[in-house]
Amino acid sequence: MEKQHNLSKNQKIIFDLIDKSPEPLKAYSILFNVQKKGIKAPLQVYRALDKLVEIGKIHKIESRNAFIACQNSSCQISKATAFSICESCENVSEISNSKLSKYLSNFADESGMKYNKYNLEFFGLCKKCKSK
Amino acid sequence: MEKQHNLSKNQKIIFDLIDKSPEPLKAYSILFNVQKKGIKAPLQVYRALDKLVEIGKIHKIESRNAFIACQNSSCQISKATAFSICESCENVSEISNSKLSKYLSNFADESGMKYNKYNLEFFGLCKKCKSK
DNA sequence: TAACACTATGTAATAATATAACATTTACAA
DNA sequence: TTGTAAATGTTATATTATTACATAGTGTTA
Repeated sequence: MEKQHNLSKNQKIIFDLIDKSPEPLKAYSILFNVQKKGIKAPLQVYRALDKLVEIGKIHKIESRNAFIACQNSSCQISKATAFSICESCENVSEISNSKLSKYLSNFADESGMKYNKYNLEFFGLCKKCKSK
Repeated sequence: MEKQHNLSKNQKIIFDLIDKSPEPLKAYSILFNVQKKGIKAPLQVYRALDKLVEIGKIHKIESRNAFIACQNSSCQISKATAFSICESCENVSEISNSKLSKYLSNFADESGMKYNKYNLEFFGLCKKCKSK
């Protein structure tokens, strides 16, 4: 049983927006979208984003500075994230592949480094864009 | 035989700086460091960085907005990058592991997406920081 | 319930990262 | 030697993110 996180007001507003979005959202685009709900300043957005990332409800797509909701039901794998990104239409989706996550979670090399987290971004053309 | 890229003046100045640095460098830190060599504006730095990334001489560490020189002799793998990042001392090094790169380059799932590039960042504690 | 710690919020200012637009120059192949 | 692509120079501005400080809410626990 994992910890229940009761989202605060701002966290909930921002999570709902991201969760409903079919595409990753950028911080300032979030800001513009929630101003009618009383969230007026960048910091309010960034604080909520930080928390949501921390508890695994959303992930940051580093190469795009954008955020998407976790697709993997309970975010246990927020320390092991993989995404596919279409370089044409910019569609992003979270990859949920147990072989891949096992392989990467168990990866070790000669560096003596202990890895406890990874983030992987694949780039390419999605089905639609490929056939254009 | 791979293509020879003759770096331009600005590209060379900036590559040399990054190549000599033991740690990833950020764009504005690069800017401050090369002002004495006549590079005065952010755009001059970003243009050189873009080109150097494009030809694989350097890589961008997305989670850090910083740049490091390619460690893999000829940068053939600039479309297949993997890094280990120490979350304590922020040391970054490029992972050169043929099994890993083969595994990821050949990765395919049911999405129908054709992947032609990936970037992987591992996080953890390096040997030194682990033993502290 | 009072005291405490912790989390979240509000607000203003500013720092850090990156790009647009336009003019000019250089490299070099046709 | 002319055409073209790449690179440069410069100013302004857009985008992304944080610092600093004050206040308010939430949930223990004494």
